[in-house]
Amino acid sequence: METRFLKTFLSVVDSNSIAAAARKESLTPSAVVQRLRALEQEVGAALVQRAGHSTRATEAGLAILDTARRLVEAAESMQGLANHNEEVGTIRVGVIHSIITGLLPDILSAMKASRPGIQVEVPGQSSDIYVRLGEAVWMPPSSWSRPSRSLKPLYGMNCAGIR
Amino acid sequence: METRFLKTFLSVVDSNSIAAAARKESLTPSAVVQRLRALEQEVGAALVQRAGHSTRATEAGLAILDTARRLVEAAESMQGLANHNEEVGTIRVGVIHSIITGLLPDILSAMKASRPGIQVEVPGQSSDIYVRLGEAVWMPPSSWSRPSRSLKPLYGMNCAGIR
DNA sequence: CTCCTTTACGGAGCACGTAATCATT
DNA sequence: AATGATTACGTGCTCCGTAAAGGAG
Repeated sequence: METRFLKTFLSVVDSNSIAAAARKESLTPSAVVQRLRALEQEVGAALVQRAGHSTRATEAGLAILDTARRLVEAAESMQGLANHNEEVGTIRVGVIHSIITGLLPDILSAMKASRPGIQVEVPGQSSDIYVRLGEAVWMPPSSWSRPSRSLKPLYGMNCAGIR
Repeated sequence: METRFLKTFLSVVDSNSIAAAARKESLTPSAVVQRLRALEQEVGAALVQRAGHSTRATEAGLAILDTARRLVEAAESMQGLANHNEEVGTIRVGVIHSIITGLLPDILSAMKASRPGIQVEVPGQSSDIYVRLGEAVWMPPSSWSRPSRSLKPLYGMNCAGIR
């Protein structure tokens, strides 16, 4: 069982949307659907119920939800455990807009490089901060509707740094 | 992070041997080494220390051991949770030799088919029961030294049933 | 009409077995 | 000598993006 698949499953359940989960995980909706399919085949039950434009977890999906969350959290903490870093976990950062395309990429990039145990995430469903930082730092797939103003990866930070 | 890789890592640590883990997981030693390599790259630290013919867990390997065990257990219980089966977990069966190549494959096969939540495992490091059941039920890779007496999969039970 | 979901399809990369080599007991 | 660990290498399969189609709002 691939813990990354479980993480996208959690994203789908939390946002009730495959497209939103795809944006959050830097994947195409197609990939999200395929990950869900793989998971559903592995556990032998449907996990999300397709209801038109939205989705919601099935009974089976709800049943594994807690276990899946613990599992993903454990998997992400393992990198820190292996390097006996005290610095493991998540910090939540709020900044004003001008910082987003200015200093923030530099800071995140340096932090990611010096502290491998830290997970860098850009939360929020299509919130402004996400869009701006994503545009400054990473080139989205061409299938995305957002008209990316031909911005390339900057500040030495690539897609792998943003999760 | 692939939970199956974690499981083979646990096998390696428990048996202090890559070859033994390979037999237990129905893999070649090569595959086990590659799984270990993938894990070590993912967590960014060496997990097992090669000491001649034997192996032992490094400090990093010991650090993640508990988490890895919980993770594997959680992953395996998820199939049962999704199908809200009460029958989840492990039963340990001991039998006399004559049963191993006689009734046991039939019984395990039927149980595996009717109760998807049950994990069928053949424990023990090269113990007699393992060898006999493995020979009766499943064709080992040709690289294995054991002179398989040209036995084919029997009783409708294939490699996937034995883990 | 726009956005979401799903499927088909192709390519890149991964996983694993085979075979060979070296090291260990 | 026999067995364990490791590596190179080829193949089959997995994963994911692209493209296209259908459906909901």
